Amino acid sequence: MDSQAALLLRDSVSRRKVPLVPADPARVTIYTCGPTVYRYVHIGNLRTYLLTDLLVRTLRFLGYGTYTAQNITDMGHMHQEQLELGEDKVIAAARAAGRTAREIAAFFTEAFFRDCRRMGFLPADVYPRASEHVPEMIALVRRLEEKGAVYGRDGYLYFDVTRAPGYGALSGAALGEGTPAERTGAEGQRRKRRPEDFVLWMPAEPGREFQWDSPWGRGWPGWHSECAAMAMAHLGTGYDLNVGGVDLRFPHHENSRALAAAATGKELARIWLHAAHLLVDGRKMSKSQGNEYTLDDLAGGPPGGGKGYSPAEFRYYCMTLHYATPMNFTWEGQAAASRGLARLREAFRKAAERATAGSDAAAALRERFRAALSDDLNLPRALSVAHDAARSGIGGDVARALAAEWDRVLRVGLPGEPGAAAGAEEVPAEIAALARERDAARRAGDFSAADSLRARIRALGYDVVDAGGGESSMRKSPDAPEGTAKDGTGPESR
RNA sequence: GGCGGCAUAGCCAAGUGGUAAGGCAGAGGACUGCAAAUCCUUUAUCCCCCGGUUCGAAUCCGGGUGCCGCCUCCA
Repeated sequence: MDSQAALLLRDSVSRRKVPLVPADPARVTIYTCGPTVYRYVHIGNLRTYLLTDLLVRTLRFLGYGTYTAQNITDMGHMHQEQLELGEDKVIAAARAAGRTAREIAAFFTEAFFRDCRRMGFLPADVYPRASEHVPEMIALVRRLEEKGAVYGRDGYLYFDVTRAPGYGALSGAALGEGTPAERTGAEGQRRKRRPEDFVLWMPAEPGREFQWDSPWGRGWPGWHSECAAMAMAHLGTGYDLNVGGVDLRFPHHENSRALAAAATGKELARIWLHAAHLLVDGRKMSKSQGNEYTLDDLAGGPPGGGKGYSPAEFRYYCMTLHYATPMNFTWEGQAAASRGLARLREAFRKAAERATAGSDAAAALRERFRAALSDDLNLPRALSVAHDAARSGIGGDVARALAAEWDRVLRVGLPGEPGAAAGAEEVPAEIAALARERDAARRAGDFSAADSLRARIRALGYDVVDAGGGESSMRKSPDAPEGTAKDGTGPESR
């Protein structure tokens, strides 16, 4: 493994590409801001989590080891959310059925894990639950108290941001401008010394399910101290990478960073990565606009009807853009990406069937692919190398080896394993019989009979393809609903 | 108002000083009963506009214009 091949990443603090220099190459440490589990994750969330997956897979591809933590915020403000989203059917249904917030969190945590598996994400090494880290959060606040960075009364504790060295470096926020993050209402604002200060602990209102005893009374922790405490609990300070969506840059990441800096005098993370947002038809996703898509919505196809798309197809779509480029999801764009992926798979499948060839060319292709990944995870470039490779004349074992190797990062079902070629699945006997019948009719010159048989086969979700030499073969129709088996991207063990 | 980002062919999108990757769509050809698939060829003298720096800029600097995000929960 060429260890001089440094991975360049764009850091949000220095605002430039910097080489990753991990303290321990065998254990690159990564923290990702995970979901608040009161609803299904949408494709925008998944795009951000995909950044972590591509990062981990690239690191492993380059020969590094990884240790990853992704938090689960399972003690959110259910009451407030319910008010804001009043019509949330699942929460409403759960409450109507007498379910607790804890049960809701458990349900959506499982749903989140399932979506991660469907997307082909490698599981994190640890998934810290906020509700299980309150002692750590309290300890962090006490530590901050000792440093004199905390003030407040009546059960409310606030963090004094002037006690955080380098506050504002991440977001560019300057003290005295803008308005702060605050989980409490306007009354809370009056308790604070300056707008940027934020709450560390709050008293529990009547009926709040999640609440804990603390030195400051019974209550619950502020948002920013959750992540800071969980990250430090599992990765310490100065871990290698922190990943999240751009919207978290301020105030959440700025404030998490400030807490760690004030408490320990150290940087929370060495490199901060931010994934740009995914818009739908040029607009931010929102429940009220009905464009907050999930993987199930993708599987169902466009609202007006049409082909549905698999998680692998969405994954490929995401990889046609750099992670820091805002992505505008459209059904047309998804269709174009799907077609590109289908052709890429087909090209590799054909290459694998040819005689082995092109081992010299493969070396250069490998280098181009590796260089693309190493340059700030440039997946669009990596995909262009894959397309070039599939049509470069390589064949046989050489083609299979490249597909298998690259699919460890791409994970879109490139046919790399011998015998795992796409399209090799069993065709039901009934359909095979229809195909033979059609073939006979066709050879006899009875084309109208042949065409009607083809229509029947298509209605059953398969398609018959006549190859050049008069041979015909079967495959699942591209317009058939996406099955779980088709992609050859079954769930990774977790 | 403050902060951050983006403007590249019909569409999506790489490219951060050396003369425009790749994908989708389109066009021509091969193959085909038809169709699909596949294969080959082809598609930006030019990178939002105006200045500047440079032997040389899509790439750097200054000034515009437009779009988006964050500053309230947000991936």
